[in-house]
Amino acid sequence: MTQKLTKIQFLLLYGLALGSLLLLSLMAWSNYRFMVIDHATELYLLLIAGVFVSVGIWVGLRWSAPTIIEKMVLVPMPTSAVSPEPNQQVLEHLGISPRELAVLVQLSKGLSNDEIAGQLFVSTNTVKTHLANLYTKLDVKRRTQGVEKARVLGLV
Amino acid sequence: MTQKLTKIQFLLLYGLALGSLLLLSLMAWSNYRFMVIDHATELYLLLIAGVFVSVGIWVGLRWSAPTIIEKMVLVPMPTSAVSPEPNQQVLEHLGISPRELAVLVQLSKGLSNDEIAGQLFVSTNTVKTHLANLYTKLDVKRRTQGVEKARVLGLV
DNA sequence: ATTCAACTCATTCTTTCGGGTGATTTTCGC
DNA sequence: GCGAAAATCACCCGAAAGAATGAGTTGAAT
Repeated sequence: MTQKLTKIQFLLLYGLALGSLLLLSLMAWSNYRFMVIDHATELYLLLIAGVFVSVGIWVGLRWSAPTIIEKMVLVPMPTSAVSPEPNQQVLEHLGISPRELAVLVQLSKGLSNDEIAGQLFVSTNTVKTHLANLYTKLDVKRRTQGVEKARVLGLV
Repeated sequence: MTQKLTKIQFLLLYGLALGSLLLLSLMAWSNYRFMVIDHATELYLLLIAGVFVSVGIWVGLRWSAPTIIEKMVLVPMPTSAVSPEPNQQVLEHLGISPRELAVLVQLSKGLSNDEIAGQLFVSTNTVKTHLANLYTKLDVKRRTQGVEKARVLGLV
């Protein structure tokens, strides 16, 4: 129960919920009322609209979120004042992938695994996998060491 | 992209199909002549649903877009010149004792509780007590947050 | 001498981390 | 289309961390 819904479970529930909502809306929309209060049509429409917009927003964030970090990595750093360019060099040398860097950034904020998972729209298991790989590549044992090392390497 | 569907896409469509099937079966069960008379209503609903989802996705993208810029600005900020001595001010204001500061310093190095205990010649329980007090005074929940806050406050 | 803050340590309990393994899915280049 | 790398997710298990208490010990300052 402490574990979140799996993707398949979520999608199944989504399908069921969507069907139910469609059913409700259709019943309300049409005048074929057999178990629907017909004067609540507007409320139903508002509910439908809200749910669909929410789903759309979620989908939008879900699909656009991974691009954020990747763009961060790809965009050349304009700073060059203090840190010349430790970013790409170190990243490539250590073999840190864009997704792993994203986890590392969130990690440096002091977020927990669950919070990182929420930020990046993945499961906590995925976060743990990325972290394990990061610990290997950064040659550290703990997350606090990882934060420290990422900081001195200019990765965050 | 125009190739075969990914699993997620397939499951989404499956969810949609499942919902639609449920809807249709219920419709047929409740009122079979509905299909004959105005089957245009369901198409209309599907269109509405599609529009709402599209709007939601668009809104989601609008919201995530500024995040890109924001993070791009925030990320390239390196560790610039640190203030020489904001130390005592903050320490007294937060009521951090010398012993707690010692723990905090070791903590920022990425040491574990046992290692900190070894460094300071105290038991692990004592370290945990100091840390608990530090978390309260620093107003943080986790040790990584404590490290981050101690760093921005110039305590380490 | 008494008050008080800091320091110390313990116990119990819950949550979170991390290691290890295996698997599927997605992406991307060739 | 194929293969490799990347990404995702699950499961188990032990270790570490943290929350919530209670309590004993010091070393001043009043």
